[in-house]
Amino acid sequence: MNSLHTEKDALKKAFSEYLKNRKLRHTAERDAIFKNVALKKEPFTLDSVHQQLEDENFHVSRASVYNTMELLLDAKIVVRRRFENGVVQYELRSAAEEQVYLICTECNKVRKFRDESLDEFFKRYKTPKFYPEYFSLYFYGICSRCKYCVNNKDIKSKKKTIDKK
Amino acid sequence: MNSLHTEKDALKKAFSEYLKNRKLRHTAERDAIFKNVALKKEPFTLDSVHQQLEDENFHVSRASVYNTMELLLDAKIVVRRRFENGVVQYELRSAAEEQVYLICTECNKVRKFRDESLDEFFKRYKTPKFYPEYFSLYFYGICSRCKYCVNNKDIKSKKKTIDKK
DNA sequence: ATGTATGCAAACCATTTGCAATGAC
DNA sequence: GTCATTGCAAATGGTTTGCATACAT
Repeated sequence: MNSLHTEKDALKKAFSEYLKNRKLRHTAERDAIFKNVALKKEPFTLDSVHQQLEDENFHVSRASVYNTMELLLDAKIVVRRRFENGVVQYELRSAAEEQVYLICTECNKVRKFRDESLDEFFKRYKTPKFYPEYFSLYFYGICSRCKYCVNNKDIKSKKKTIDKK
Repeated sequence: MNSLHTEKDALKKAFSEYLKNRKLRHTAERDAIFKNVALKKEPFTLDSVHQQLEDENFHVSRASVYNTMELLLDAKIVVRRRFENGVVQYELRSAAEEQVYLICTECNKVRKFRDESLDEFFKRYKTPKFYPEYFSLYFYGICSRCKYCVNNKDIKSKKKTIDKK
């Protein structure tokens, strides 16, 4: 009945099978990381997963989070994105598919939304010698906030420190 | 007459004005880096710029290449891309606009092409509270090479070392 | 003359790795 | 019991920074 519930179950099954097929072990750490990740509706960082687990008093090393995330990527459960400004985000692949990203080249903020109406268009789109599974559309430009803040440009000239995270 | 020539001139002018407006100096290093970059028709790495200048017996420090590239980014002459697999590429903005990227999630290879027919479509596309300057379309999937090489999957299980560069 | 840009080397920081200890099978 | 996985700490590598020197203005 509950679609979110069945979706998570499907993911869990996919991950279990992935581990089984590769003869990889089903450990408490991998389980905890998977559970944390499977609940995300928005993009997340590796650190946020680690932090949240620590907050729940479940200790995992950063290295294990990296390792497990690599498995989740390979199992096609999550997707990794590296933005122009250096930010690295992960996202459930189911949530990442067919998304539109608006990236402001002034302030580096990223906004995203899903646009179902693009599905049809890209289902028909020809990609020679390539079998697409999903797509992302990135628009680079100026957000309305920056548009109306002309001074921004001057503030930004020595901008490196601001940019990261 | 020669469109490539005028295009490069336009870039040079844009860069000069950028420097002048910000009261930044016009140095031999910045000039050499700009000249190298302005000729690129394909995406390039920071290292390739540095290496090519060294090969021409023009010595610049890596730090200066980083600095200048930051200026070129800010001047909107070049664009930076970070792919999911960690590869960082730069590209002339004029060459980067409205491009389609095909990214293989198995082997991490990136192919790109330009599709003029998308111009029309995206000129009309509504981006709420955002003023787009250019877009990129990323398709994630399997390239034909990987499609027909089933063993790939097994080879890749311990894949980290292969992935980077 | 003045103060910005450069080069170098050291610092940084996210990510990876090596290895001994742990625990899944 | 065996061998993969973990945690820790050390290593790595791309990028940034600090500072003395060089040079554009």
